[in-house]
Amino acid sequence: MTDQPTRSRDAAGTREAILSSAKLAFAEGGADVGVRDIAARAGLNPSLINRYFGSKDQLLNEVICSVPVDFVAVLHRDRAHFGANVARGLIASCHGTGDFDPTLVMIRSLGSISATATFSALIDRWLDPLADALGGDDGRLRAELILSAIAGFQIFGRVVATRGIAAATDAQLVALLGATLQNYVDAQQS
Amino acid sequence: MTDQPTRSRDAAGTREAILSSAKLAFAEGGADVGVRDIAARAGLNPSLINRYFGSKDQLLNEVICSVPVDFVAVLHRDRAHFGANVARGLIASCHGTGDFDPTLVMIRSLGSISATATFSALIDRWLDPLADALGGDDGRLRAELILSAIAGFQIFGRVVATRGIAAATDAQLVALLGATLQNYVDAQQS
DNA sequence: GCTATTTGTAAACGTGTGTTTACTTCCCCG
DNA sequence: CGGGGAAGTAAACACACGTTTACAAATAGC
Repeated sequence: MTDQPTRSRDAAGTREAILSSAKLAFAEGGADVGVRDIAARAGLNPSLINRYFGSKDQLLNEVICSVPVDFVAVLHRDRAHFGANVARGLIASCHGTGDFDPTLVMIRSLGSISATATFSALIDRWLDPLADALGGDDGRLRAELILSAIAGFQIFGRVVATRGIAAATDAQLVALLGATLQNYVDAQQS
Repeated sequence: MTDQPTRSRDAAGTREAILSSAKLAFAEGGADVGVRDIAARAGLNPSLINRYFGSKDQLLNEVICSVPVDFVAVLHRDRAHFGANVARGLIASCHGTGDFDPTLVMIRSLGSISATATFSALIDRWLDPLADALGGDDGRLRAELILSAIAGFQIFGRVVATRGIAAATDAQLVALLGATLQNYVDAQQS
């Protein structure tokens, strides 16, 4: 107890509380959720968002960057089963409640123009390492197609939640989506 | 000239003008674009939107329904080349300026909660015929995966416009994306 | 030609937004 | 103990939104 005297009036703690509730809020509603909603989830005053993060946009930015999206590790671990493994992870986070997923925030914020610029830079941070790991002259293209397949799946699996994906078995999804992802890995050109 | 006396003060004409500018506006900015922007594009008063369409939401709904999305026809025409043909269409509308595309409006409106309900019903109207045409026990699932692949491609090809897809050749895209789509067509189970 | 209806305009309304300001309360340090 | 800064609160600000209202202009029918 060297650093948490009364649990209240703890700057670092409330900052983290805002960040935590913002993750949930943005993942559920995209960039359109209000600062009052975010603050209410944490039981705090909305003005604290501006005090600790400067603005709502900067909070959104920090939320997205707080959780790394690391497909490269999956690729390096077992390149031959990249598709199946990534597919399995997506299905798990789709059927279960799932943790916070920055790609969901991105998808739900595609409409707000101000966020698009933020995401362009961020997406490059996801794409560049993956493109390198994939290799080949068309590594960058295949990396984008992999992320596009993942994003599309998230839209129908989690955002609009269509009944086909909801009712599908894990084996079906791994076979279909996994094959797509794996094909983009294996289709190296040159 | 039986029906257009002076071209001004023409109810049907201004209604069409609003609808036309709304298509462009919604395709560019999603459901978040304001009625004042839409009206300004057409050189009209914002209140006319409410007069002719009731509300902004109803205008959005009519905009989306105004252009049918018909992948079933492509499937029936040449099932063996469905993937390549759809891919070619997407690439054309991605590289060129492209016509109005209701799927783009949907993608850019994923954040607004009110629109999500509208789109759920609409997406079913796209999915159901495609699922039937695909056939098999998992026809619905494969239809959803086809649309998810298309939606994902649109995100990276047109909304955030990543450089890999932008720089790719038509042959590359047809080979990669077309193969994915074709696989979902051919992977019929049972 | 005059009236009734339609078409279009301008301004305001009510609400919700992100943000800022003024203020109170608490804690640390001398 | 007491002052100074940090933490938190409440209220207001300025703005944008969708929508509605009141009104002007133009057309159609008798």
